[in-house]
Amino acid sequence: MINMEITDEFFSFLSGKASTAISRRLQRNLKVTGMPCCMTSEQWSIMYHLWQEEGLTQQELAHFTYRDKPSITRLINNLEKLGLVIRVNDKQDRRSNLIYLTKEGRKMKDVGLEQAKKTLYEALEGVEEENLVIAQQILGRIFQNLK
Amino acid sequence: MINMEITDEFFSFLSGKASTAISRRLQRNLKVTGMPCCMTSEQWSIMYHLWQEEGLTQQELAHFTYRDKPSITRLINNLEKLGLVIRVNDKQDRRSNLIYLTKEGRKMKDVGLEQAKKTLYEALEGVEEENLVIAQQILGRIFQNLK
DNA sequence: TTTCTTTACTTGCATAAACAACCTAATTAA
DNA sequence: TTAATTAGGTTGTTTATGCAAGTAAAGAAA
Repeated sequence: MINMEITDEFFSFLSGKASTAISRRLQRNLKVTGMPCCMTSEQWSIMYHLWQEEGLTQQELAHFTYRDKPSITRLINNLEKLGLVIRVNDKQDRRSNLIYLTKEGRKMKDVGLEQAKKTLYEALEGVEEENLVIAQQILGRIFQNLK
Repeated sequence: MINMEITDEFFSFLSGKASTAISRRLQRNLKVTGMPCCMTSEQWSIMYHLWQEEGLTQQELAHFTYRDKPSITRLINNLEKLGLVIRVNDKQDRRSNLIYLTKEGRKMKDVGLEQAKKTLYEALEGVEEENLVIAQQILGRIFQNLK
């Protein structure tokens, strides 16, 4: 255990300034592409996982994105309203919804990933790769410690 | 600029999993102390700065916490409702509100900081201090790049 | 089969966030 | 001194979050 006082740096951690800044920038970058429907960064995070693999349950999406089930319910509601995803009731287990992309949702994969990559570059300008690896490990460790 | 693909690690960054986990844990830790009024982690972040220095303007609090002005307005509204802070109209510049702690708000400083420290220890268990410094620098750099 | 428990999801309620539009006080310029 | 601009806060609207409570299907036990 590290013997340290509460610092402003910890405070930045806590308030998630960095991730807030990344989310805002991503949302801005997505917006300027003039996509037909504007996603929030939270919606993007759902879409990201569906771009990797369709037919995930809401439970699985909750796990991947570390959100609770009600949040997923409402995010999916909004993504359905935007016409980007659809719920398909699982024949095997009728409690579950399998979430699939619509044609529209699939079309957004390229621009979605491109803008995320752009955001990533903007965020990490001047950061050395070896240090980035360390930072990622620490964030992962913190997450493991607290989840 | 680093030549890297979008990774799940970046994804964790983006979705702020680590800072979300910290916020939830802090809120939980604050709750179990059985304090008379339960603060959210967002409210805590305002209180933190007021514990350092009272009489800050909403503008200054917005800057410190990296939130927009409407967010501060409503956070202060809720903290006023809880009886933890008061708005005092600035005689010098009547546009500004100076935010002061109430007696109740000051009383919560010790337990507030203690629980934050506890949260910090829980989060950083097993993290080496030199690596933590690197992580903080990187988060700071990201913030500077994007703010 | 009936009952109990667990699992997947939804709904209700309070708080919080982003963005835009607005008001008023202060400052600057004409 | 009056008009235009800027700065500090507030309000409205939509979206997102956390927690608690609810529904309904699935699985286990009696």
